[in-house]
Amino acid sequence: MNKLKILVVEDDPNLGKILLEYLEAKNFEITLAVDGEDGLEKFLNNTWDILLLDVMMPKKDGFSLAKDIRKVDKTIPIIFLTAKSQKDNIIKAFKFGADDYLTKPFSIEELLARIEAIMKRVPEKDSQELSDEFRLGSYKYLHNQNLLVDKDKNKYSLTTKENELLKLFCTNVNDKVDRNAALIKIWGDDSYYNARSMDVYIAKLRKYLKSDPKIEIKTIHGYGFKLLILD
Amino acid sequence: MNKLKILVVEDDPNLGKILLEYLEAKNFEITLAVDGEDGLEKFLNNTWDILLLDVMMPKKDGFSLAKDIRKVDKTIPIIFLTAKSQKDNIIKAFKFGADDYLTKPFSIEELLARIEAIMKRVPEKDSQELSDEFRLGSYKYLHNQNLLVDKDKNKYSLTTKENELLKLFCTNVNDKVDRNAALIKIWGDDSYYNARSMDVYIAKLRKYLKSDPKIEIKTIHGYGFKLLILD
DNA sequence: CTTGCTTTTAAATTTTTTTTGCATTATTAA
DNA sequence: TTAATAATGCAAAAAAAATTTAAAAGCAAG
Repeated sequence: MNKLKILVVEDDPNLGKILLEYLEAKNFEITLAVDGEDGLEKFLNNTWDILLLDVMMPKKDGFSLAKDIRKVDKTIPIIFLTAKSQKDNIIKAFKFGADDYLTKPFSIEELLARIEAIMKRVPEKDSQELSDEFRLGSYKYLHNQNLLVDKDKNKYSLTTKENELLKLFCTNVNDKVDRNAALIKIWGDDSYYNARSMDVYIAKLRKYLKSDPKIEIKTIHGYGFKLLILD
Repeated sequence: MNKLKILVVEDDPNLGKILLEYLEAKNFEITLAVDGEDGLEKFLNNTWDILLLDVMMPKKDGFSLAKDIRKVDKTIPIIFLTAKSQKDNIIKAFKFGADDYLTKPFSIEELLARIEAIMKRVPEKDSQELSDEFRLGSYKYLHNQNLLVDKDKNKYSLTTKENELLKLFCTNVNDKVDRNAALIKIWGDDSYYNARSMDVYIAKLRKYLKSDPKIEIKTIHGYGFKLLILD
């Protein structure tokens, strides 16, 4: 999955740094520009998935920047970030082809939610959605269809619990998975009996996956499990 | 160009009236629903281009309504209108698949700008309605004639419920169909008895379709069904 | 009042999930 | 190293949940 490339044009270094760190932690690829001119230059010299523009900036304000950008790109999503929330400004922002307009201070989670809301409507280049199809050695696993297919095209239709557990492993391939975390995620709590139940499901998954020796659910005693794909 | 059809679910009659008048003046086609239940009913009984949902409403709040709507329509644009602007609520709204979240009092021009910003990202609807004629293996199915014809030209005229259910499967061939989604779409709610009723209809459809072994309504235990066409 | 569609009821069946019991493996204390 | 303890593995039994089916009851249109 490709990271989404975000250009942040923001002259306040503090906010810039916060955005950078938070959004990178959320697996976006961030570039900072410090004013409108810098922003325009960076915009033109690269391709981007979404732009976050401050309105009040030295050299070239956000609206003017957006106007220039829209001359060459009518569709790239633009979110304005601004301290001013005057009605006129909001309307103006949308006239410049904004997709959203956020007034500072805003919660960074809200920003993330709004980015995702916009990206889900942008065609191609699937934004955030985790792929639903996994390859496990010679197996193919379609999570949304509760379906595991082996190299001989045998289909195993998984039960809900089997399906959730396998998905959890697939999103953590070659990475350890904490027993209790898995229990809480799938069973809702990590009582003794649920833990035994999970052990039963581990055994079931191992049985499904045994035709390919390169795939292994390894136990990490006292910690949990790890789905290994050897090569 | 056709007018955009907006469903406004808002219990405050004043705001409702203002929205109605203003948006109609802007050449939208507006329908008002006065609470969540009314909203769900109106949503199900028509097609819409965008939904404006109040959050706090009698009978069924906006979030709960959105949840039900998202079960059957994953893409229709939803804007929440609300007096509360707590961060939690905003995040929650986007989790329910919101496209935007506006805090009252908002400028109606801003609402308009935001509607337009969303709509510019919504792909044009296929002008021609979804085909009405389906081929299911050796069967032919004419949905708006409530008619199923088998390979020997035997005609089965379907009842309303049979017809809607079969249509739902036909528009999701080889794809899983969620039990509750189907119930909400066809029966309006997913109570126990409606679920039993639907099971009866599943049995009826299976009986109709049994002459062709390549057609099968498969059960996905704990999830729903899938109409399979084998080749 | 009949007819045909839909809903409700109840019972049987199937599938999934949990629990049990015992075997095995890993860790720790002696 | 060894015995004790704890954690895990897994088959099979039991329980719970979901689905299927048949049949009866409700209801609306003619």
